[in-house]
Amino acid sequence: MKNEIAEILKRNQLSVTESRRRILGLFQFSNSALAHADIEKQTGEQFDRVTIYRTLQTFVEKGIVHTIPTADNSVLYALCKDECSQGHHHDNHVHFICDDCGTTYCLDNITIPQVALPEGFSAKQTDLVVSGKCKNCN
Amino acid sequence: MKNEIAEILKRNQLSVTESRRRILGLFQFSNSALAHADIEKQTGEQFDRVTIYRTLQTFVEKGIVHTIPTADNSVLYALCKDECSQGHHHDNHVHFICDDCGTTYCLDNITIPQVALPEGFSAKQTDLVVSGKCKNCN
DNA sequence: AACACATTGCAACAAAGTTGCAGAAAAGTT
DNA sequence: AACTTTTCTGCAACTTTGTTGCAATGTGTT
Repeated sequence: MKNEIAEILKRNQLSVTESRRRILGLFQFSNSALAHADIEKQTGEQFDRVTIYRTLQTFVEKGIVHTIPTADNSVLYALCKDECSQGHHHDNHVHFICDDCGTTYCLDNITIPQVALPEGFSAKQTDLVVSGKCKNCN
Repeated sequence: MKNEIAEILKRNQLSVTESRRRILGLFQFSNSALAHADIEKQTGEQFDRVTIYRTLQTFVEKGIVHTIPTADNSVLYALCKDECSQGHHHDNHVHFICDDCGTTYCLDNITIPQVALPEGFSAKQTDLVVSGKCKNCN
């Protein structure tokens, strides 16, 4: 487990540091998406605010995590599936945000249906975000 | 045109003020979505920053405009279709964001396909955001 | 025109995110 | 293991974005 985390970092040419191991660990542990504030809360005073920002940014650049567009426009991060590589996210699964508890899920098994765009438009990425009640709040 | 704007405001029990007419006019003129910053830029020094925030907030509450979730998590606003009423947005059309010029379109004619959620999940709202190249940049 | 009420602008604040830089910690080298 | 090089972190200062209270002004109504 701990080795797996170091593995991921090394594979992406990142030096293995305490903050990166810790934050990446949080994502592996939780199966929902995390906001910057969640990470700050869960790591306590351990890391500087700036470090968390920079770590998340690095992870996004390397394709380790991806950002999720939300209806209330807060920034959420979640682990990418293995197929994501640097600068190239294959993030075509559905995201679900619970209105009650606020938890965000990556519904990896549900793929986004193809949409027909008007003449002249070409799609590169598609994000589908569903909000409602999750299995715990229903 | 000018009357139409006043009409919309009156229909929503809002007093017709300079800032509201002006901002609503911007939305009618532009057929793409606008960010707070766009509005601030286009109206120059005419209105206070706070007024723009409050005006947009009021418009959203009344169902005159809706917010669009974006991948980079900036807040965008666009005119609602007629069917939206106070506190009840029927906003199930697809949004398109151009990676090149940054313009956001509401593809009113394209409806979001139904997705099957896992056991225990129930959907209330669905947002589909496509990014790529628009007709002008392709 | 005069009234009640809604809206605006200002100031002050709070939250979120960014940048430069010196010191500390990894990684690479001998 | 000790040294050097490179990368990363923490601090401080700052910018941007959004919010709140309140006095002053504008709008709708009679």
